[in-house]
Amino acid sequence: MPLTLYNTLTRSKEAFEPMDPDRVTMYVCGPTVYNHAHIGNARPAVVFDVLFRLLRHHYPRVDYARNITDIDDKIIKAAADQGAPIEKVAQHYTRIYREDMAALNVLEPTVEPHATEHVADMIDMIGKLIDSGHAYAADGHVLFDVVSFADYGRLSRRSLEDMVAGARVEVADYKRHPGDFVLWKPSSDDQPGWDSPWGRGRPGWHLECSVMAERHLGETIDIHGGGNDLIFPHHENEIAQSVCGHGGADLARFWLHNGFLTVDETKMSKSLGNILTVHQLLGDYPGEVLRLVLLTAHYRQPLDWSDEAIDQARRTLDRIYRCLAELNEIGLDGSAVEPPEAFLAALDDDLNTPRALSVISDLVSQANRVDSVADKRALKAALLGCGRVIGLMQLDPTEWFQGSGAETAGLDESEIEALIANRAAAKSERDFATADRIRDELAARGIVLEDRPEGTSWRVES
RNA sequence: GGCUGGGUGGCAGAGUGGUUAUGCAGCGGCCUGCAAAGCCGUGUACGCCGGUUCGAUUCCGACCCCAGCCUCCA
Repeated sequence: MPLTLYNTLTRSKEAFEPMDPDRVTMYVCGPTVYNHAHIGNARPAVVFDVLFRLLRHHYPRVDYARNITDIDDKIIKAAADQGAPIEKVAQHYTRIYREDMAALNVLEPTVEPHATEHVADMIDMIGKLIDSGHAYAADGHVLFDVVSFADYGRLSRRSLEDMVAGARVEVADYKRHPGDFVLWKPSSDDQPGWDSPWGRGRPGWHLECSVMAERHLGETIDIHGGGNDLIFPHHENEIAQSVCGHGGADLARFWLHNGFLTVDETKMSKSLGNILTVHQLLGDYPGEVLRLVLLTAHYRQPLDWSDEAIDQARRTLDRIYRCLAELNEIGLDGSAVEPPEAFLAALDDDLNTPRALSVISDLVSQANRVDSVADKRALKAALLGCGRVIGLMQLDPTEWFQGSGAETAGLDESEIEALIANRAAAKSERDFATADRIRDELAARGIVLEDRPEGTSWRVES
């Protein structure tokens, strides 16, 4: 079953084959570290993490780069507002971003290049672009000359005329064409800057991705991903820089873009005050719940974030972990942890996570139904295989059900176990009034009991 | 205005030219001291109007509505 991916470049699904069968290359635009990442920022990270895991399942080596933008006007402003050095602000939010992603079971990329470590390469590329007639210096800036690149607008499917007609911003007078974008901009003394042939300054945002992709993955990469709001201008400009800087070689063969996330049907924005940061959500919900919400819809579809969606994801994981808890009694005994064909086929079909999740659901149903140890063992191995590729079921079931919140209920484990033992004794004497009273008391403190043939288990009410 | 995507049962969300998505919720039953969990059964949904077709939710066209981009916002 070949892997098929929807390519924004051709607006169609195409069979994916890496240029080098032994090494797949992928680049995804990472965060600008000037504040906490919000849940919308997490969508591409999670989606492309699933792709990363899937590619690693299929190919011997996957080189995945996700950058950290640690020089940007937004960081400069945030640092000024906080009265802190720029490096401190960038380091602080980089650390939180990594923690947040780890909590969402997002694997670390193979490389995580920082923009500030590649300024020399950027200056190099600007020089090449000027020499080849694709860029010009003007008024302390260096600008990319969009007219010089015939394919400009191919990815976003818009013409230069459209862009001019749609321009809503006053055009700087040093630009030859209103669509020309900044490769290098001058820095004042109080702004961070690097010496360059065009004076002390700093790079434009689009340039860093072109340079870091080339540096770490090569001139032409297999897959370039990001949010679909980056198609224009960011990715369009990356293509212009890289193709012209490489003498015509493509930047990426496959362009993948995830759909937008809304919160209660509206866009997150500071003015509406509805920004949900990953950091804050992780305080209220397990990371796997957040991850699952992001994967319940196909990655190219719009996704609405809501309390109901979170609730549903939590119930789904409860069901899966309950099943795994049952299966925990059974060892794998060398059974290979491998996802079933149907699961891989779903993900191979342009990362159809909803379909893949329905396969997991089927496995759970089967596991709840079968009797034989051999069948249960096979289903457990299959489930764990799915979990490894989709990045869920990474916790021990006991940890899932009892891990957090037992403390907030004001009880520790031994107290709960003692009450359960008391209840069992009452039950054996057919004193159901006492047994039910104990169960109700625990329920009032958020502990739910489940009687099973082999004994009573408990979990923190979700 | 230009460029992209979307509108599926109570909810979320796949998919398909004629045959079950899946989960949650609901209803009935089994199990249970009673629950919980689990199991079994149960729902003829595809924005509107035309067209193509033996047959369209699925293809084509128009329309309505929603979201995103055109502002260095994933």
